Formats: sequence, C-alpha cells, structure tokens
Amino acid sequence: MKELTNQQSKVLYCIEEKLNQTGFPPTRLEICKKLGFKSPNSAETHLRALEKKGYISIQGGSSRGISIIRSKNQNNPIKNYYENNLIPVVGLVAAGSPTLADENIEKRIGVDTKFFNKPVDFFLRVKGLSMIEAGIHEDDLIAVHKTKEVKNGDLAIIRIDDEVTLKYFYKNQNQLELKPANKDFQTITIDLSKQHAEIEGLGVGLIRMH
Amino acid sequence: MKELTNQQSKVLYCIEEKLNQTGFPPTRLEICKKLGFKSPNSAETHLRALEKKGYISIQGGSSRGISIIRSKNQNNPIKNYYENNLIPVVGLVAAGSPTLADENIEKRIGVDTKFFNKPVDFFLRVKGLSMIEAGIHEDDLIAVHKTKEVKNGDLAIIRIDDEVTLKYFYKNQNQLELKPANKDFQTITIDLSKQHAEIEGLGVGLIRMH
DNA sequence: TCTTATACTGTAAAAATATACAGTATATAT
DNA sequence: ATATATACTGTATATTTTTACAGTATAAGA
Repeated sequence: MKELTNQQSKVLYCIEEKLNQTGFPPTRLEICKKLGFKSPNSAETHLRALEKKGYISIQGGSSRGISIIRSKNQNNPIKNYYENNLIPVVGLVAAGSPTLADENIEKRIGVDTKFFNKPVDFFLRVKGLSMIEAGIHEDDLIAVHKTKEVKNGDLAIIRIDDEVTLKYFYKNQNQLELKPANKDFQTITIDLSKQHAEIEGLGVGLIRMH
Repeated sequence: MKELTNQQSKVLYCIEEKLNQTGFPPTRLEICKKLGFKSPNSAETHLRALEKKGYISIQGGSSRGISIIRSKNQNNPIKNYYENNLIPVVGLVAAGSPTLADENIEKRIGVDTKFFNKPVDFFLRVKGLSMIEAGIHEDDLIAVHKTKEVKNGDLAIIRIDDEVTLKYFYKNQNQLELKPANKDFQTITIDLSKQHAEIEGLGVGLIRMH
C-alpha cells in the first residue's frame, strides 16, 4: 500500500475521528475547519489522493460519501497492533550478545516498527556512560535496525567476540575505529586482519523513560 | 426503552444496513427509496420518532447527520486502538502554546500511552539547546503527561504567557525557578505574585530519531 | 369528543455540500 | 527541462439534503 504524506494521514485520521465521534464521515468544510484549511478544495484534493492510494472510497454526488477501505490484515486493528508492534527490548549485559533469544529479551514494548526512519528490529538497553556526550544515557533504549550497511560516523552496534558495544563507527581499509562520546573513554581500535568484529546494526532512534 | 413500531424498526434497520454497506448513514430520500415512501417527510417523521424514543440522535443542519445510539458497554475496538496508540506530536514553536488544537499537531505516532511510566498525552518537539546537558537534543520528542502535580527537580513543561519552555522545576513559596541544563543558559526566575506561569505537564520520556 | 401518535403524499425553500475552475508555490521524479 | 505530486487559497455553481408547511387518514388513549 502506498505511503501517505503527513497531511494525508491527518485527513484520514480526521475522518476516523469524526466516524468515532458521530458515526458519520465529515464534509469537506468540516475537514477544513478541523485542520485549519481555508479552502474546501484543500480537503477535496487530499481526499482524491487518499482515494487514489486506496485508503478510502468516495461516492460521487453524495454528501459525506466517504468510506474507509479496510484491507484484510487491517480489519482487526488490535490483533494487528500486537503482531506488528511488540518490539523486544534486549539487555546489553557486560559480556553478552544482543541476540533475540528468549533469555535475552527483557520485555516487549508497543512501538510501531515504522515509527523511526528505518525499521526497528529490537531495542538495546544502554549500559555505561561512554556515549553521554551524544545525549545517550545509561538505561536509555537504542532502537536498532539490523543491518551490515554502516557508514563512517554512524551510531553502530558492534560485537567483538562476546562483547557488545555502542559507538560511532569509522573504518579505513582494515582498521576499525569505534569512537565513544565521552572524553573519559578511549577509542577502540581494531585491526580487522587480526581480530573479528561483527556489525550487529545501526542505531536509528532512542527512547528514554524518566 | 420504548418499543418501536413496525415501520420505525424498518427505518432503523435501513440506517444500520446503509452504515454496514457504506460506512455512512442514509439521507431522507434514500430511506424513502429503500422503503418505498414517496415523500421525504415520511422518512423525516420516522426519524423524529426514533430520536424521541432514544434510538438515534439527529444532528440538525447536517446531511446524513444520524447517529445510532448504542449502549455504553459496546466497545469499539477501532476507537480504542486510536485512543490508545496514535499520540499527537506537538511542535514547540518559539512563542506558541503546546495545545492539542489540530493546527499544532505535526502528526501522530503509534506509541502505547502506557509505554512510559506515566500515561503520555502528547509529544513535544524540542527546540533549542537549553537542556543539552540532560541529554535532550534539538528535535527530540518529549513525552508529556498532562498534570499540575510537579515536584522540585522534575522535568516540567511550563507556559509563561504564550511562551512554552522545558526546564527543571523548582518552587519555593512564590518563587519559581526554571533551570536549564546548559551552562550557556540562565535560570528563569519568576515571582508568582507578579507573573503567572502555567504548568502544562511533566516530561515522562524521550524519543529521538536518528 | 378531543387529543396524540402513527403513517403517509406533495411542494417548496433554505441551507448544506460537492465539485469544478483558476490560481500560486514547492519538491521530486523523468 | 518538463512533467507530476503535493499543498494550498479563493470563488462560484450545481446539486443534494434538510426541513418547514399543508394536507389526508387511521387508531388509541384521556
């Protein structure tokens, strides 16, 4: 299904909301009022876009003739929610691998996988203060996208033997540098011809609970 | 609940059917066509009777403004889903109030309200660097729990006139101190007997997208 | 008997609504 | 370079829709 723009999502939500509140869909003008548009045509064009992308159908010549199209795996939002959104939280123990094996999963949390810019495969609980100058605190959760494609300067999750670490990634030929964001910590330098390092993934987000 | 006549039941069923088929209620004329009436007033009077007996409510001045009144315990899973999981993100503009008015909502994101330790009412997008030493960066999202109950040292969202700010909260009698987490910024001191400050809520979490 | 509710037809006007058309502007893809 | 999609304002009009009013008729209750 084609992705919606921010504005299109708002219009779709506006329709859902009106349906939930009143049992009937909004008019163009009601959408405008709700979202601050000044021309009924603003609503109209968004509705046409939503129709084109298959999210709604519009019955021409009828007032409020908007139907939300619910595809098969969409029609049970609660089931869908739990299947798609309970992401595991993995504790980063001193010498442990961040695998998704059950014994490493602290809990699961309800976050949309598509919430961050890249899909989230798991969350990693941060230990230590090595990244504090990057605003990454102890016990923060780092949203990790599993990938081997990590560029220089990226926040990466790297495993060296059984030790997992979260650092800035820099690589030149066979030399791998893992830089902390804390003056009190030293850069880890690895000669890849002598020692193996596994790229576990990319840090694509952060969640903190106060 | 008052009993319905045969014809009134037919009209009520006609509304249900239309809702199931299209997602929006019928017009007077559509009811007439379905039930064989020749005057829109036939439908009108039946609708008034249904309203009087408490089966539907009619929103005057609106097309298709018919809502079927359902007993309280009938839970609506879709409504429930959206209430629980699509949390608004509010942009913290330089001089703006973090209200949930639609024009201030950037978008909505799929996060369980119960995910943080306290329920999240909205997310606030951080502007500026005044809290950077607390690991709060520009464009981070602060999960806000709407409350007036804020203790000294808490991360609070405070509105002074139209200006909204995120700071550490300290209060002694009439003196309110809002402390930044950045050496380059100064503590805001407010004499509450002279100036009003509104507690908008408590920061209960943080989300960052890389 | 008189009122009230039900159950309709028929007409008309006011109000709500959809929708086309003419613009402006920006971003992205081809 | 030229389309195409997005994201709007603003105006106008045809159509849809509500809703009031004027009737007719039957049945039930006070």
